[in-house]
Amino acid sequence: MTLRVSLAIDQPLDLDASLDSGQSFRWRRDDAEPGAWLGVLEGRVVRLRRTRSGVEAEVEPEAGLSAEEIATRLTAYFRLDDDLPAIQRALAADPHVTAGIVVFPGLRILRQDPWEILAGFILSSTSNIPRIARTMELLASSLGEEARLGGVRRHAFPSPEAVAEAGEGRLRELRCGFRAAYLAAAADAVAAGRLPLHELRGAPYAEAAAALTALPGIGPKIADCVMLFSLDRAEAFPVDLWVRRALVDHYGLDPKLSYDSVREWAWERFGANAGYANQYLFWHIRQTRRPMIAAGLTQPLEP
DNA sequence: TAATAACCTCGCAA
DNA sequence: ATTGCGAGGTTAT
Repeated sequence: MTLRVSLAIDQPLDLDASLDSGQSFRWRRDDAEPGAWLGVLEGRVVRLRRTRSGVEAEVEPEAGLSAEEIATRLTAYFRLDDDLPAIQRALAADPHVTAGIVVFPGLRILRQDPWEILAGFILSSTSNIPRIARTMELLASSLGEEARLGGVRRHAFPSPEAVAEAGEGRLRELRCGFRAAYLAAAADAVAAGRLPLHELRGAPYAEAAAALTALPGIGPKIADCVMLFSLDRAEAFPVDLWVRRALVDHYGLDPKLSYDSVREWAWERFGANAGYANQYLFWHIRQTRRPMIAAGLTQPLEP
């Protein structure tokens, strides 16, 4: 039997919108149970489902975690300590962000593993969500530890050490393309302690940004994604193609504006929770303009 | 400082 | 059918 842990919550939480909005690449819908999701957290396969009073996690009992420890991890992962309605009220002065909030009121920013997120967004360069997800799955099945939940078999995303060990050549074989060198370099830096990701959690924005962009292949956009989705920097405002389109369309922003200028503009307009505004703008325009991309996410996994 | 090309791969027709 | 283009960027020129 598997272990089921329920967590009562009084915060909005939409699993679909939170796990499938481009901030995470390794969650899959559970074909066997509508509404449920399967993922790998800290090397353990987890099934998540929304319940009337909150959220329920299902893991192998051999995982060796107490119910309390699991509840603590869920709270951290979904940032349930963030008062989302308060954040949404603070952003409500903006009609375009509000439009996103209205459609996805339970979309939360996740607090994910910094290394996995760093790797994922290195792979995102000139790519697209289905392909990033595919490549990460290939890396996991090739280099990661196997994990199970009942009959479900998945693999943990490989450690920095395992990716460093694989090296650029192997990473190219695993469909990373020109990003292979960047991923290998990042894995080296993390494994060797030159990039102390966990120490950067909660570090000042400028410090975290400088440490990340010091690595090859990591510019301001990828750094912002890592800071927003894994390093507790809710003010990070990743400006990708779609966010830029949204800003140009909705606010008449000059399309040629530099990255730094857009960031300043966002901080002035949205303040400390610019990252939440970003996510609502991003996912809303994305769902509106390119509904096909989301469908691509549910394709077959492992080779 | 600002523009432009190159970089792997792959799915779809902008 | 098949080719060409562009996809949640970054770097080098």
